[in-house]
Amino acid sequence: MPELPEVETTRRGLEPHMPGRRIEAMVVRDRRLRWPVEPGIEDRIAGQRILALRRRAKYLLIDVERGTLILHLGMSGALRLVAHDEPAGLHDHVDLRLDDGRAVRLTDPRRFGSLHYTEQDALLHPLLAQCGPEPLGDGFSPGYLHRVTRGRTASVKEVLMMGRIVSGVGNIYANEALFRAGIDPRRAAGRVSLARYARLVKEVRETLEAAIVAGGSSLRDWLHADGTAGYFQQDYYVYDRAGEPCRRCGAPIRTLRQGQRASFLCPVCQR
DNA sequence: CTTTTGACCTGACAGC
DNA sequence: TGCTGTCAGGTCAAAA
Repeated sequence: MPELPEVETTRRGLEPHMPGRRIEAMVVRDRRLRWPVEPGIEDRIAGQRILALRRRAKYLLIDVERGTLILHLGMSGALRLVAHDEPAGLHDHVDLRLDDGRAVRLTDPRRFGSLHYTEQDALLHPLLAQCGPEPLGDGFSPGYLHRVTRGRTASVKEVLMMGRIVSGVGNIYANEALFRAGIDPRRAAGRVSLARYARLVKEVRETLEAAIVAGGSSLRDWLHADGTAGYFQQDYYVYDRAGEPCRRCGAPIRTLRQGQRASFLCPVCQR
């Protein structure tokens, strides 16, 4: 689902089409997202020019003249670029009507996504202020990860998924990065060495970057096709491969549950 | 403080 | 065919 690479691919796909355009109107058909979409948001947004598109963690930030829209795609959300008169489907909850005859349309069947608007510094918004460092940024370093995990008994995999430790690493990429780093996801985070965290940081970065590249290359034309990056499928080492042979050693991939979510590992390659 | 659990929601799928 | 149950996913909020 929308993990960090999908959000980044969406941002890059929309980048040529949104900044510089004016939002003629905002249409909210269903306010029931994860939190109710603020009443009156339409009037506060209408008429503003879009300045930039940014990403922080898995949030897409749409900077406009007087503030910032803060959008999360949840688990089933996607954005598309459509014509104004394109009929809205069942799960098409929000449109941003641009001044070029098109609209950026939010579709989210499960409504786990969210949409906020702030006229403060968006990074100080309660949803963003607590986010840990970006996994692709300098703040996510072996020393940082080693330091903040000392004394923690939670597993390295669960800690890797904690947004306050590092933002934007979801279940798929936590599983994949731990496989590539050769670390057993069940190991206590506080008992992983600095050297192994160095490897893990490298693998988190490379896994995410490769997925962003894959997303970019599978991105359809936002102007002429149906306009969404969708959720690109990749070849995973372990994710969703329970019982299948490890791509490195052939041993069957095992699955287990950690904190109510599925983990996958190769019992031979990961220690 | 940390850790665990629950909540939110719908579509896909398995099994009867 | 139509039910019922399970699962997936992200992340905040509350409980322990």
